[in-house]
Amino acid sequence: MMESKIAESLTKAVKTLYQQDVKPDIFQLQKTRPEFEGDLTVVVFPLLRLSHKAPEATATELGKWLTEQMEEVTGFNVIKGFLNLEIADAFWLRFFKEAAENEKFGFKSEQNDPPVVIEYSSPNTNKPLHLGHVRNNLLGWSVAEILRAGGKKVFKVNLVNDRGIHICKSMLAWKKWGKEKTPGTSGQKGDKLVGDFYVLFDKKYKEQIAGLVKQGMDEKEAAQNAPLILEAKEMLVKWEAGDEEVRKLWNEMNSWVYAGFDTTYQRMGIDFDKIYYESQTYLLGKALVNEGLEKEIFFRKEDGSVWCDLTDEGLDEKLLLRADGTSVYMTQDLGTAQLRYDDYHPQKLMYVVGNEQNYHFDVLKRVLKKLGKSWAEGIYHLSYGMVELPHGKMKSREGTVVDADDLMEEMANTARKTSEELGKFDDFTPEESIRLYEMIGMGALKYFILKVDPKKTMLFNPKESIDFNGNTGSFIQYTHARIRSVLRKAKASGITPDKENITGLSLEKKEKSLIRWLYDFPQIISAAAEAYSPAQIANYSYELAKEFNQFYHELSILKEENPAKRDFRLMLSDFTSQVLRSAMGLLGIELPERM
RNA sequence: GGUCCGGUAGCUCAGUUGGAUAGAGCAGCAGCCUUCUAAGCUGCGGGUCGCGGGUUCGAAUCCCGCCCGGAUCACCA
Repeated sequence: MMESKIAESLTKAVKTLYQQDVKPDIFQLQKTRPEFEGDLTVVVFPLLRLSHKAPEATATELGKWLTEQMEEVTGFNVIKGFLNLEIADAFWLRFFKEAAENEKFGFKSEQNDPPVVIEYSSPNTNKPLHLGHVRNNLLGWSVAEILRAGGKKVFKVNLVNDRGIHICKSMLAWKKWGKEKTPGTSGQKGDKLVGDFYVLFDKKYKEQIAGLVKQGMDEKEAAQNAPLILEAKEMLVKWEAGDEEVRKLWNEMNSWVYAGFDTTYQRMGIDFDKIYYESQTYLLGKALVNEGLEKEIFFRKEDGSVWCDLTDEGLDEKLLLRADGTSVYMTQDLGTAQLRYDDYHPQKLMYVVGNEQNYHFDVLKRVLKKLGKSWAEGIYHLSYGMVELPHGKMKSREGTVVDADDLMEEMANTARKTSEELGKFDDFTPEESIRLYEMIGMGALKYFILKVDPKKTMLFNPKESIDFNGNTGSFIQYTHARIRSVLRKAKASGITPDKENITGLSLEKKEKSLIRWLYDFPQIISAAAEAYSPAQIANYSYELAKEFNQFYHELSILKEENPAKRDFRLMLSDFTSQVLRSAMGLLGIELPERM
């Protein structure tokens, strides 16, 4: 890397000029801002205590030294305390030649470390996926891909919450009022169908409560004693006891939901290496809790409930088992964490879960540590911000939930309308058109969501549909299509560029700045992997595409008269399209050949 | 009330471990298609980086206090 090479050289300079020994990492090197001449900039302020000279004098001395000692440094200028270095075209060309031959440019090969297990999606089987899940899924999937690109071995896992009172509610409502309705007979998507019965239960339940309150019952009491909820609880008991009939219905309705989820995941482009089901893991936590009780890490209250005391760590007491011995959310997560550790022995257990659960994961980690699980150190809660609507959070009661399937459909439709208005590709077959609209619609959606820093709350306005102009997925797709178009034309006219011809070229400004951006790609992947941030990939891709569009606008490629230059620009374009594909691939966004 | 997160242009968002005059997009205005795709390019206007202190050569960035918004502190998940 050029930066570290210069830093090395600067340590020698400081040694020679100022008789001081320093480490290379004290030098601050950054990309020279476009308004100044040069490629790399050294900030000299921190070096003044070594030189005991004015900033300009120090910068000039170092600049001279570097220019003399390093063949790659061809010149410099000094502005205030900033030393701007010019790097030889030959260096950039050499880099380009090498990088362009590497199809995996920017990607690290898999290291031999323990794997990272990343959980995302984690749906409930009583609710169809909505916008919040979309952010979760896209983030989880993309972070997993970015970690892979950064050389990690990664397992993507899902944890389906398929048991509990909520699914009994849907089952009960279906039994009472479902009239044997199935996805097959109704044509309705399975997750939607089951979700509807969950809502129906809630409606009927509320009616019962209201009726009881009218008869003079206390509201809380009514909620606990309404016949429907009693029946649902009874069903849950039967479920836990393994009652055949209940289990059969449960299996059937869950299978409808899974079919529905699969459709949604597929369209979203989300996949998993393994799916865990709570029905298969919810008992595991109890063993851990008992272990803690025996070791007197946990304690039992008079009513028989089991707790973990975290007050010495500034938190509260946390319930781990109810008085009746049944488990709570935390119990389950203790168990699944242990199971996942046993399955993979990972270096990191990541959970992509909204920031509303920060406390839960904080406690989870601490409880496991108290139990002496050293691997709990590897638990990492990738806590992302909520997606809000203009009037606040999504609320199912107010009907403001943005359904994932509807949203994707709408995106594809908008892509179609926009394309038709622009009157492009009339020669496409219907299948090609549909595929393209899907690509554009999903690209816009994914980019819109992933370009925002995961930690931050983001806003989605359903009335202003997601843009196709400016800083968008479409912009990058369009840039790619443009490049591919030029490459097709070059091929059609029999041009076959040769890398060996570029060696002596001198670079135009826009050519160099484009190479500069391409040169950064490996570091961008590392940084994004470090920060678990697809947003960094998105922002980089945008800058790169913008840089290309300027290059494209200012210089002609095919019409360039000098064949060596023409070929170089072609190869540079080709390589740019490759990096764009790589980068956007990490976000799950496909780039079209034409649009 | 305790803890945690956030506050940057009218709107949506960038801003690497502190570095040059705080940047994009959208929206608004003005240009650019007889030349490789105008879903593009160029220009203009738009800011007390919530407020006040501090640290230092230098602060949107670090520290302290305050204001505002959100989350959480469940025998819900």
